[in-house]
Amino acid sequence: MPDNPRPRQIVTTSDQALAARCARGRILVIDDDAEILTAFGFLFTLEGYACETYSSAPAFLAVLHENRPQFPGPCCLLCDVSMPEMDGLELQRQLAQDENTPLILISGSSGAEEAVTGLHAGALDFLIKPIETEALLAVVARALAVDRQGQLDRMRRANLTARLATLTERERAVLRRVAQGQTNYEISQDIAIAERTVKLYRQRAMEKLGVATLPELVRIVDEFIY
Amino acid sequence: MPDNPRPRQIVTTSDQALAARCARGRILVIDDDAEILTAFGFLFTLEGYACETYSSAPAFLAVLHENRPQFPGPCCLLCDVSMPEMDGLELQRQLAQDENTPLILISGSSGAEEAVTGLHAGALDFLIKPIETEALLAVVARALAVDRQGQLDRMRRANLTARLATLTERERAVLRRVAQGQTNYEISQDIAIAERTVKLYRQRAMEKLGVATLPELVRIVDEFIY
DNA sequence: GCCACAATTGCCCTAAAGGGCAAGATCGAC
DNA sequence: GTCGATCTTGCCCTTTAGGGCAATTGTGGC
Repeated sequence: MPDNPRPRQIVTTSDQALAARCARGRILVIDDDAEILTAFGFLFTLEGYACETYSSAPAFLAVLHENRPQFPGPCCLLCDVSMPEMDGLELQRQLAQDENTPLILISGSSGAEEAVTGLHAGALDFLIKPIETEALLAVVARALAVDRQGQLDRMRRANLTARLATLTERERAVLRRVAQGQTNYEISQDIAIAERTVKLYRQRAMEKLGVATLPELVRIVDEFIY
Repeated sequence: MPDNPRPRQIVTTSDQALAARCARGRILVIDDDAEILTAFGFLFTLEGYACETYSSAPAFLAVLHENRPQFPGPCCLLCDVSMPEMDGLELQRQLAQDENTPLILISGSSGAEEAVTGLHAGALDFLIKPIETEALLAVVARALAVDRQGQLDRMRRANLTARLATLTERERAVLRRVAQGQTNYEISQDIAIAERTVKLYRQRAMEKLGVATLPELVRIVDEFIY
C-alpha cells in the first residue's frame, strides 16, 4: 500500500506526467554519439516512455550512485559497447555486481567477440547498427517486461527472506525436515526435542512465513532453504 | 537396469574402446574445412573423447536420421556457421525442433549478427577462429556436462511423465487439489465425490507416482501439472 | 533472592489422514 | 440375463497433525 512515511513532496504537473511515463517504462540510453542520444530520446519519448540519456558510462554511473528517488516502474538500459573512457562491456561488469536491470547492448562495428561476451555476461540482446525502429521497440518492450517481472520476483524474495530471517535456528531445522516429509515424531527424535515442541516450532514457523498449508510451506522451503 | 531386449551384438575390442570414449564424451564436428575436421578429430581423440566429423550439415543430418544405436554417454555438437549447402544457423533451426544436444557454433569471419542469432537460438557458445585449444576443450567439457545433466533430467521427466500418464482423470484432479493444500473433505465437496473416494484416489495416485510423502507429491505436481 | 520472559515439555482433546473391509453401482462382454 | 471388472461409497479403526493449557526450566535484570 502506498503509505510510505516519506516527507510529502511537491508534485508538479510535469512530475505527474513523468510518473506516468515511468510507469510505462524508463529507458536509460548510454552512448557517446550525441545523435543517437537525441534520436533515441525522441523516439522513446514519442512512444510514451520516460527516457534518460547519458553521453558516457561514468556519467551514468555517477547519476546512478546518487541514488536519487525514482518513480516506480520497469526500467532497462540501452548501452553502446564501444565508447571512450569506459566501454559497454566494462559497464556491464560493474553493474553485474549488484544491479539486475535488463541491459541491451548496441554496437556500431560488428565485433562478434563483443557480442558473445556481452550475451554471456547476461545482456538481454545485442543490437547492431543500423537499428530498425520496430526491432528496437520490440526489444525494449521485452526488456521492460523482464524487468517488471524481475521487480515482482525481487519484492517477493525480499519479503520472504525477511520473514525467514525472523525464524529461530530450531524452527528452520524443523521446517527443513517437515519439507522433506518427516513426521513430527521423526523430527523430534532427529533433533532430540519433544514432539510437542516440534509442533510448536512448526506452528510458529508457518505463522511467521504466513503460510497455512503444507504445500505452500514446501514451495517456500524448496526455494530458499536448500 | 540394462536389460533391454535387443538382439545380442558382436562386441569387438574396438567397440569396447569406443564405448569407453563415448562414456567420456562424444563430440560431433561439422565443418566444410577438412583441415579443421582432422585437427579437431585428432585433438579430441587425443583427449580421450569419441569424435565424429562431418563435412557438411546435410551429411550430419543424414547420419542422424539413420537413428543408429549409440553407446551411452554425453554428447555435443561443434558446428561451423558458414558452410555451403546449409549453414550452421539453419542446422541449428532444424535441430531445435526435437534435438536438445548442446551446440557450439564456430565462425571464421566475425559476424556479430550470426553470433547474436546463434546464441539467442540456444547455442551454448560461439567461438571465433582462430580458436585456442584450451578454450575449446573447456567449452566442450562444459557442453558435455550440460548434456550429461540434460540426459538425467530427460530421463527423470520421461519416467515421471509415463507414471503420470497412468493416472485417471479423477486422480489427477484430486492430486492437483491436494498439492494446493485442500483437505480431503474440501476436495470431496469440490468435485462431488465421497471423502473416502478422495482418499482412495489420493492413495492410488501416490502409489502410481512412487511417492510416499506429501512434499514429494507437491514437487512433482508443481513440475508437471500447472 | 525475586521477577519477567522465553524456551521447552507433558497432558489431553479434536481434526485430518491413512487404510482395511465389504457392499452397492455401472458397464461392457458373453 | 448374468458375470466380472471397475468405480464408488460407508463403516470403522489407527496414526498423525493441530493446538489449548499448565508446569518446568533457564536467563537476565532489578
